[in-house]
Amino acid sequence: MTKGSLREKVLRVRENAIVDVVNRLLAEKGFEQMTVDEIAADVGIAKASLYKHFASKEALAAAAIERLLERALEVARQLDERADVPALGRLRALVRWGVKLQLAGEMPVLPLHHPSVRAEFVGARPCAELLTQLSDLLGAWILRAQADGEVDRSFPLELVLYTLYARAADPVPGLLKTAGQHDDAQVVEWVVQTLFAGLGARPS
Amino acid sequence: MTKGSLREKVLRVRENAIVDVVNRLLAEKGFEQMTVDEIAADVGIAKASLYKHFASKEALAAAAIERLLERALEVARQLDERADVPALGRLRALVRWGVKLQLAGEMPVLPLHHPSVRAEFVGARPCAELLTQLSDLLGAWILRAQADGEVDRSFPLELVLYTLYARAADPVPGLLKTAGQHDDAQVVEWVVQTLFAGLGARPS
DNA sequence: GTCTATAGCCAGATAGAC
DNA sequence: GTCTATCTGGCTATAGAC
Repeated sequence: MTKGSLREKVLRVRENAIVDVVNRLLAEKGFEQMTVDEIAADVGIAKASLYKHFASKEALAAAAIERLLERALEVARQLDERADVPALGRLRALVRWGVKLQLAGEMPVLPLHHPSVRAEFVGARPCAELLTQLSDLLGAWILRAQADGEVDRSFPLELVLYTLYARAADPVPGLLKTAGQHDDAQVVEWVVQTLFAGLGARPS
Repeated sequence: MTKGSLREKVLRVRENAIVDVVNRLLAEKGFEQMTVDEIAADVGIAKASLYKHFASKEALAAAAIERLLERALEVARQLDERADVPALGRLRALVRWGVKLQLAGEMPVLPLHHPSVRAEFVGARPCAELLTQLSDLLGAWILRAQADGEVDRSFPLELVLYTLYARAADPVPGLLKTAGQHDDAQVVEWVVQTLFAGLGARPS
């Protein structure tokens, strides 16, 4: 166990470094524009070595998404403990976390219409499982927020859930940041406000 | 002029058919997944013939976007004539038009982070010009809606403009449609409502 | 497990006859 | 302007030495 676990630890560290690079490149240029050559160059190892760790480019992307889901789930579970925060507040907090991640250039994005990506993603048990867990948690919050009268009761659960998820890949934060002029915190608040309260004027 | 204009007319019809196919494929699978071979096959001509009409794959995509912008501008100008409709109503109507187009599978989508696509798009004078005209028109509506107290006055113009544009490529309508269960009209109304009034419960 | 070198493939673009 | 046939480059993936 001594030597074996040490080797495994080194291996984990290396694979984590790989996933870091993949995550960043997925955020920067997306799956198709990201090349395996570039991943290898950025990590600082040969391309063939990458394939000793991950079976395919799709597996690399799936690993990045899996880690994202793990982190999101961790954040969500911490929020779930906070009995003092209302359901709507938890939803807002999680969206804030996601938008901040996106502005930091760390939100990987996948083209889910791409057949091979889809296949790998649903084939990767951990990813599907994590997504289910996260959705279950969020679904409970949404139902609670509707019961509390904080979210429109006429909206079906899936409409709210999809709308929340979609903000993670929304181009608006990035565009506003690129336009300059505004700092990240301001952008986050605007996006959260338009998401929950819409573009309309708030009742004064 | 007789023979020349006839030939030109035939040419226009053929190019229009090409753009139809490109538009549909861009809506279906996006720029990268769309192949020139498939375009040629769907149009029913040889690939080399395509390149007699358009210089590159990017030019094909730009042509589809240009036609989309022409149509959007036409719809916007018609709405602009309607003195009886308030500014917010015009904005809602244009968004409805866009979401319907998307649900019909006719909203082409471009990856604007893709360098060569960006270059072609900004290099294509007509596209840039049309986008500017559309944005000017929408900008005027937005300012008017803010003056009328229908849109939050604290929002900068670009936030509102980007948010409106982003709905044209939003995945939510497609996801809701795929989930089945709901008809298009219902999906359109939900998306428009969440855009302008947010997820929050409306004051009763 | 890491490397260099290369196979195999696919898609964008072109040559040249008609 | 249309076609068939081909070129070219870039990308994923692997072979094989160490």
